[in-house]
Amino acid sequence: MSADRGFAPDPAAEDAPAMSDRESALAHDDKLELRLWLRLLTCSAMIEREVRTRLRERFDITLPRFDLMAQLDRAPGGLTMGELSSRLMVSNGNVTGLADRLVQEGLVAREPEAADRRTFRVRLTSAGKIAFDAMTPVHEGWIEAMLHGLDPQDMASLLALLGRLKRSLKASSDGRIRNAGKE
Amino acid sequence: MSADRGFAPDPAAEDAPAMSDRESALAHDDKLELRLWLRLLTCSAMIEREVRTRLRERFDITLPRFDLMAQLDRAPGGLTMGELSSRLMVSNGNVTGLADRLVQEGLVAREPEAADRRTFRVRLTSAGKIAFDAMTPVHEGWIEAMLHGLDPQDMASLLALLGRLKRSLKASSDGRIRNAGKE
DNA sequence: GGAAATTGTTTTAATTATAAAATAAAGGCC
DNA sequence: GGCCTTTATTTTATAATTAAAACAATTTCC
Repeated sequence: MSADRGFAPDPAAEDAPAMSDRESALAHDDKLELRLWLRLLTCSAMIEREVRTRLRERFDITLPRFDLMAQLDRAPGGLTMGELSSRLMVSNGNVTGLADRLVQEGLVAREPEAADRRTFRVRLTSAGKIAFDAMTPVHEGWIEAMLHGLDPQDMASLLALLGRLKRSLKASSDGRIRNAGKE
Repeated sequence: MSADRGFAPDPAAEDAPAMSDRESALAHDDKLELRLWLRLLTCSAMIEREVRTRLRERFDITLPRFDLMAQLDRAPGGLTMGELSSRLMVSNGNVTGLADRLVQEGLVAREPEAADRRTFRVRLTSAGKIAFDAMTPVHEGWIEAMLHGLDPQDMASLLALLGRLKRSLKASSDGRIRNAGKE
């Protein structure tokens, strides 16, 4: 390496104007894994932020509520609280609170499960279905526009690489669980 | 398309055991952009969740506090509240609260800025620096382990593709700002 | 059948997060 | 200098989030 590269240029910037985020202050010799994680987080947060803002402005709904409804929309038979919690990757208590508020608003219904009285089955009400159907094409349009700078081949590669990453993460967390208490 | 593909197999699973997340219920004909966004979010959330849990178990610190300290650690001259807010991509009020608690714990110090009395410069105290130095190599080890299933070439490709995505997101949000109020 | 462990959910307390309004200091413009 | 706008931050109110404890129903094991 040449000695005159002592400062750290933003490696993502080819011609982009300044933007400061978590990556900004990384040293040029930081670990590839760390750079990757921070960039992933930045991308994810950028999309999330944008979607959150637009959902509020356009539909006066919060992202977590939309998210929960999206899961229910794709599950015709409804989902239990636990299924919602694991799909959304949030705590049980969080789902309880979100569902409570959506029930109050009449968008979602909780029905007791005949076979197992511990569980509730949650599903969209017809009002919820109507509301969600109005939002989903607009939401998809936002995502498409945000990803417009990627061509289909970029997207396919990215999807595949993220699939590998997901398996790596799963393997790592499975290993941790398997080893729990063995020290 | 053949008619017998009415159910949706998990496109990320090559041989992975069952895992349900936001992607699980996507129809096989859903937009590539949407699949990509949900997979990105899943990966991001998986890492975040793991790091959050381990930081608490191992160092009894929350992820947002660690995150804030990490930014300060890489900024020898300290950062203003606004810089922290934009780097971490969280609201101003959030940074105020986090900084308040870190100051109480003695990990971080706020100093008034001579040149501009509106701003505060926030930096790690020596106690904060010591605490962070103890955490950072362990934290890096966790990330490395989680990404161990990716070879260096995968990581390089992924970093580059996420760089493109980041530019796409930035372009899209710049466009929206430029068009604000022009309707 | 009954004790013990497991599972599904809610509750509780604290933290984190947002958006919007309020405050306050700087800077620009006559 | 004095007004207006912008910028930096805090405050307020509310929502989301977590971890841990509490609860309740189910399953397992004898």
